[in-house]
Amino acid sequence: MSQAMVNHGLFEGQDQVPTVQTGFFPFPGNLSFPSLGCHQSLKTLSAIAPSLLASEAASNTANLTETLLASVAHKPREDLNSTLGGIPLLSLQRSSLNPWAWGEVSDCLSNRSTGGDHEHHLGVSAMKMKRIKGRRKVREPRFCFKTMSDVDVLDDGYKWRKYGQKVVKNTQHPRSYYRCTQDNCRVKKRVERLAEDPRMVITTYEGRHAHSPSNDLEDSQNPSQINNFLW
DNA sequence: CGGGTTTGACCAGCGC
DNA sequence: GCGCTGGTCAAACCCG
Repeated sequence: MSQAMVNHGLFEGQDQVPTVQTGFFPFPGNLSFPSLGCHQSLKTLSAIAPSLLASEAASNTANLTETLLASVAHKPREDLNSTLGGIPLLSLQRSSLNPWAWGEVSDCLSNRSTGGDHEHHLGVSAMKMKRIKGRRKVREPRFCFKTMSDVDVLDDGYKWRKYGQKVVKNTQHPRSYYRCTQDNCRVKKRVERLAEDPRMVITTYEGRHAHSPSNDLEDSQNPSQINNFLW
């Protein structure tokens, strides 16, 4: 099983990825980081989403990335603040630069009560960003994570078509824009390299996939229950 | 020839 | 209102 090192896994707010998330999870692509053992990846994944490893999705590496994200999205935030050997897996402390509050997250989660202190936490789930003035614009759910990789585009099991590239301010590396090639799927992703550390790739997914990964035809013909959570 | 990439132009949101 | 910026479009180009 190939895998990627994921230092940050959070929903994106603004330009900056908030701090203090460290973790590993198996990545269904062609990345290889020998220094990271598969055991470590599974252990961390298990800590985040214990039920995942027992599910049929665990045997389907093409689904793991999305499944993990979906699992995280449905976890109580207390669980997400758990640690593995003292290393925080995910931090939900909201960055001052990240205005997306947990309260907004809860709006998109079914039957979820967030309590009274949601304004202090970063959302990790499906969320919508509303435009205050003018026509209301709904932003698709986003998830962004930072990966140490030589390749820009991680193989996540879906097929993407590049539709734009832009040099963003204060970065020397261009940001690439991709859309899922599936007809009825409006999922997009952005890929850029971190200015401070070009070895790190920041991938931001926006939206939910309405289908299974394209490289797994069997799954698309016989979708598992867990696929209902896929983005 | 079809599908993907490149790249300059265009548009909309936002801050001043 | 204006300028800056990020995001998208679409024509041209590339490649198998």
